Amino acid sequence: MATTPDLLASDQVSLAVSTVIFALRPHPTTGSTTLWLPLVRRIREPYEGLWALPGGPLEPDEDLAASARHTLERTTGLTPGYLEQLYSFGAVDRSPADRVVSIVYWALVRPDEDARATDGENVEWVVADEVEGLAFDHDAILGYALDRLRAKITYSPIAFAFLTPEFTLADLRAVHEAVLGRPLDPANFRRQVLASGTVVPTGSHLTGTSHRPPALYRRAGHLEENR
Amino acid sequence: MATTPDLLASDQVSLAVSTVIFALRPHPTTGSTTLWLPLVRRIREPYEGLWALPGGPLEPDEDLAASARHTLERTTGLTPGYLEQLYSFGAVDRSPADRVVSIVYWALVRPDEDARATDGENVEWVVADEVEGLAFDHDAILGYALDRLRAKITYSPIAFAFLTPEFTLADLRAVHEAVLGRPLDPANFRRQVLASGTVVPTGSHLTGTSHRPPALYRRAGHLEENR
DNA sequence: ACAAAAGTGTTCGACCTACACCCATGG
DNA sequence: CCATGGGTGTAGGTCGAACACTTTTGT
Repeated sequence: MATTPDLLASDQVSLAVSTVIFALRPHPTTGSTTLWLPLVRRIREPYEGLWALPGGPLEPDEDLAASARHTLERTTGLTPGYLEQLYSFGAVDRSPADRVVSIVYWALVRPDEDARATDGENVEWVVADEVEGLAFDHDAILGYALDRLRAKITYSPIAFAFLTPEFTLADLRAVHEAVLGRPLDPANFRRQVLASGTVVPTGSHLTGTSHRPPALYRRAGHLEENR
Repeated sequence: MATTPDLLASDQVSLAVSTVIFALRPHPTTGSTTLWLPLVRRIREPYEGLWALPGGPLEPDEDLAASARHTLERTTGLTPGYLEQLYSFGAVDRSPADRVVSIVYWALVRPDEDARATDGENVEWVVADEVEGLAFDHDAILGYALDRLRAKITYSPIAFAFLTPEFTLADLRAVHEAVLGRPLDPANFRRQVLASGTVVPTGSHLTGTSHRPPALYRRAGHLEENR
């Protein structure tokens, strides 16, 4: 039924792993902290010159998550605080001429890590909500990743991946607000977090704040559930 | 670092699509309706003779979901009432000797369809919760699929995929009870379903039941969100 | 004293659970 | 008239949203 000219009989379907890498940074104009991600400029056809999600072909001797981590390392020099498989995209026409199935991961990097980021050649960080015109189906993939992140932060303790080991509840709230893009009630947020048991007070307080010194906390299950 | 003998330089990583196909049937001993799925006996190494999830290599001219549907058709002759991507599995050692990445889908089939099921050669239906000793990492995959199904039925209207177009609320509740494996309060279940707006009364009632005739319903958004 | 954020208390409504109770049919 | 499930009512508990209010620091 479908016409399939088999040039390259050996490698008809190729497999790539791409990664959506999120970090929190201040917005260039408004200054409020928002989601950023690194993109890579394509230096080959198809879509030469356009921006795309970082990724690469799956090597025979590496696991899927390992491949995502290597991509992260290669493009930013960073290690993820959180890494999870997002979805696999395999529409026949998602790449012109050849057939590529992409297994996509999403990662969160912590600000202390992020500060050390070394942008590789042809790498540029951009504000996640303002991205458009990416190569392939990467606009849709990014949208999907944003949806997943925003959904998951409401029921899963992934916000810690955006924080240093010690933090105030205001810091944690700021992460939620930045991701969701709307303010949260400090009083209710506090109670919910404390009731969830995901957080433990260190005993010390943060000083030098021009107001009442907030207590410092550490995450409860610091067992690195997911790297 | 890793030693990779490159015999077969062309096709080092191969891509397969497998499908976990669920149907509801009466349990062979207890008689209560439970989850079943079809397995395929492997006729080649590796794992020759063992049972495995139905699947096959991804063809260059078919989408991922289409591949899953074809597998379903080939092994059971059925069409899914629901089909969704589950996860992609790609550990380096999940298949001995060769490297296979499997993109796994899960499907639900309706009883009226199920009745027409024509088991292919080397195909056998088994009770989902009693499966063990499958080939590859398929035990883990099945467990993952069961978790997802049981989680998703609590917040998503997928139970309809196990029902004919017209049904009573008792039918719908029976599906939930079979999947979750525990009884639900009829009164509360009724209110929740009606409040969810996923269901519309047809006006007619089911007769011949030796008790008060229950109202018949149809699903509200019969727009085939997902096949 | 004042601003500003930390932290506590309280009220309201939505919703879930358990369970009592009435309704309509076949036998 | 009785058994059986359909269907309604209701009281108690949990939880989140909204918001008033007190506390503790720096300036």
